[in-house]
Amino acid sequence: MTNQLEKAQSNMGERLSRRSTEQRQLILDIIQRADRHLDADEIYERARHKLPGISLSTVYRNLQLFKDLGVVEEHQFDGRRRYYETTPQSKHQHLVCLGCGRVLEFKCPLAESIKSRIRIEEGFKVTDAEVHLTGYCPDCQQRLFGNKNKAK
Amino acid sequence: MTNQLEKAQSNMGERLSRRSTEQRQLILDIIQRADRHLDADEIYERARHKLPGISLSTVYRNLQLFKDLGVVEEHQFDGRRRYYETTPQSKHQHLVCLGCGRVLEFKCPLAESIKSRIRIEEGFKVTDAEVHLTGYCPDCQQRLFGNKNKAK
DNA sequence: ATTTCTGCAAAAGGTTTGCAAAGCG
DNA sequence: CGCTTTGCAAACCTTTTGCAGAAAT
Repeated sequence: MTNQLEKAQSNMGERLSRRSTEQRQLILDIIQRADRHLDADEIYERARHKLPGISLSTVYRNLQLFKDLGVVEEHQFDGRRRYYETTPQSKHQHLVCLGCGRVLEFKCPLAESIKSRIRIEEGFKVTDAEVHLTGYCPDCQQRLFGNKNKAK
Repeated sequence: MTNQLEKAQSNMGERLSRRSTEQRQLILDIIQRADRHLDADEIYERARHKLPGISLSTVYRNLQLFKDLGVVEEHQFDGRRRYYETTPQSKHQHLVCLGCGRVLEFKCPLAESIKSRIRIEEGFKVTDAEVHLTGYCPDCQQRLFGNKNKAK
């Protein structure tokens, strides 16, 4: 539950103590239980159901903490907000539908091959490879372009 | 020179006319001549050398226009600003150094295979595949981690 | 003459920060 | 108790917008 937080905490030598507060636990819990990637404001709104007095800056400060601890990952699908998810067990990539904004995840072993190829060619030490696909999900293809015309 | 703009213009049926102004030409020229990807403010600063009275909103409005025309592409390397480059002849991907912020470009045929693979597997119509790598360039590896320790 | 484009200033939207009070350990 | 965390409000930064005047066709 919050063991994940405590474990990550002990791996960070940089700070002395991280306190367990109701707000912090709730925020992490919301991200963990989320059915999809949430932005800061969505997390804030969900948190207010249980803790009406919580503030948006507390959400942001804890998101920053979780990122530092490696518990949470931040993504940017559009140019506006940032979205959060718990750091997944195995790396996956994102597929964003331009029609409905839905985000699908998929495994991409090719991302790994890209990583090593670049290291060799450029002397670059690649720490992360993100593949970001955009397009239209089956529903939106039909809705926007009609089912016969498969939106070439 | 600005032929590129005119040509792109004629391909857009949506609007009746696009006027050629000093500001517009200058902004496009700056992007075309740039040695690297620039953000709006950098374009603005460079533009002010020739046209001191130009405004930042004019830069933004023209960037929007160039994007619509397909003449310029917008990228987001960090979460803060957006960067611009002229639409390249052949698609390439970006490699961002976390040490110095430098952006390298590289060809990535794998991005294409990812595209078609996903379409088949998910019924998703993929319109764009971006591969975004982060890491450390050779210089920064040495500067930050020392040359012997290749920052595994 | 008509319509687009510009500059200015203000607004917007998301994120960060300073500070005093509250709360963990 | 000491140090972290919170809530509030204000600040910040980049991007967008409304408007009246200037400029292009």
